[in-house]
Amino acid sequence: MSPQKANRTLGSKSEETRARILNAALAVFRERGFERATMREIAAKAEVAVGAAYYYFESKDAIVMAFYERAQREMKADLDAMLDRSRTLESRLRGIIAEKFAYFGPNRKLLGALSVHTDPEHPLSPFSQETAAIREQDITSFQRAVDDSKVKLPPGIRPYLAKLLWLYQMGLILFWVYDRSEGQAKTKLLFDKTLKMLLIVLRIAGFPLLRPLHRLGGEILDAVYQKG
Amino acid sequence: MSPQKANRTLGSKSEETRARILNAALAVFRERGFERATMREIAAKAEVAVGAAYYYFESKDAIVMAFYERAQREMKADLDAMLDRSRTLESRLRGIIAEKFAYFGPNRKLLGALSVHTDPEHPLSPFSQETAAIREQDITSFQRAVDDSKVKLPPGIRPYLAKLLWLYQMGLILFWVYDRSEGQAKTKLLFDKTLKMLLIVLRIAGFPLLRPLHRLGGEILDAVYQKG
DNA sequence: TGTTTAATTTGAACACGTTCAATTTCTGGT
DNA sequence: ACCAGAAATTGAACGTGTTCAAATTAAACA
Repeated sequence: MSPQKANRTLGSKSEETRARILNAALAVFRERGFERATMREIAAKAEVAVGAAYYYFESKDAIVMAFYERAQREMKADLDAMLDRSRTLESRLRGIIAEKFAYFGPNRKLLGALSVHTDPEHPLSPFSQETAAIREQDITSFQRAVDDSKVKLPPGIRPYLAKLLWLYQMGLILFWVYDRSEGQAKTKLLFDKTLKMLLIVLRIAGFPLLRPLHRLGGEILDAVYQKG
Repeated sequence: MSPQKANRTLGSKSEETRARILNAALAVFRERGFERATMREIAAKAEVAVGAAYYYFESKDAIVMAFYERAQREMKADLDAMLDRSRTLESRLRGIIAEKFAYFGPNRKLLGALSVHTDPEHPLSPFSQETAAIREQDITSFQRAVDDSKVKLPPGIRPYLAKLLWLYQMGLILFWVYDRSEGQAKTKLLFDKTLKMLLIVLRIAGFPLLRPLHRLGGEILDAVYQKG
């Protein structure tokens, strides 16, 4: 039996080896960048044979995904606390996304290795069946942010708001990963202004002038999200 | 001297070999899909050694890019004619994007091989320095579509409209590439409805209610597009 | 035509992700 | 303590994209 997904329960030796490989990999990734890092070097640093690395991770990419999963797990506490503490939609969205930036900061470029998989068929795509669990957990944060805030939206669109915000976050992160401006200042600016814009849009969405857009918007979302 | 980019002028033997390799590659891609296709098989089908393929194309991906360039070149006539003939922004946008779908249809999935390069540093990314020429030519179509149509937009945003429409097109194509619905019906629907929505938005963009968005929008675009 | 230089072509070799048969180590049951 | 089976570990071998020194062919020029 391979422990590629499960075995989180056994706090055993196995789990420790897996962690050792993961950490070795992250070290090599930071040092050389994802592409230049070789599985041989990672295995060497973790003091195992290459085969062992593949016993624990199904591919080089999957190591990055494991890092992403760990991140998700470790951020959850912070995220929940923050959501409890803050009240407005704005502060919550700010909080969720800022947490991601803070956590991923030291490994920012590494996420580029995941963003490569645009194909929803690919197991490591952010849109794949395989990553559904992690994705849905992430969306839950946005759902909470939305739920007890007073946004009034047309009923055809409201059910999608959390998903859309998640998508917005993914876009921001993608931009951030490749943002070459000093200290990723561009991303900070983009985040700030697009968030402001978003809140204005939500505030005025109900106005009669924008009515014609509601039906269209709902139809688009229904189509895109139908069956997954 | 390597003919990887130039030598379009010499209608020579060289150009014919290049074309033979490109066509062989496309045949193998269609037959096996991009990933399963091997350079060895492509070379064999083109009746050259592997090395020759690399003499003409710097990588496997670059072959797809060459296909994309050829496409761009071959579509230009149709596109220009269409733009001359039609008058409204809507029909022009419809025309431009429909042309892409029609042309790329038989090789739809192949474009997935290019969409992989989200990193703007990568030579084959749609956002890279290296693809600037082809991208700007593509944007020109949208510029023409915008130019003599009567859209009134805030002056801070108008200069970016063509670029934004190009981005919209890229998004649609990306969706299309991975659209598994029968005959890509979802994409057709998405195209139709988002285009309608876009036109409504453009029509009402000047209304006072939306004023607060203009400055923000302009600032965002300035930031994102500054220095390329 | 002969010679020099450039363009083209070749295929073996390399690097790296990945696989897998074989081996070693661990675990639970007696 | 012993054994059977499961889990973990090994590293050689494979497939594939890519490189490159060497060989061949074409072009330029005397």
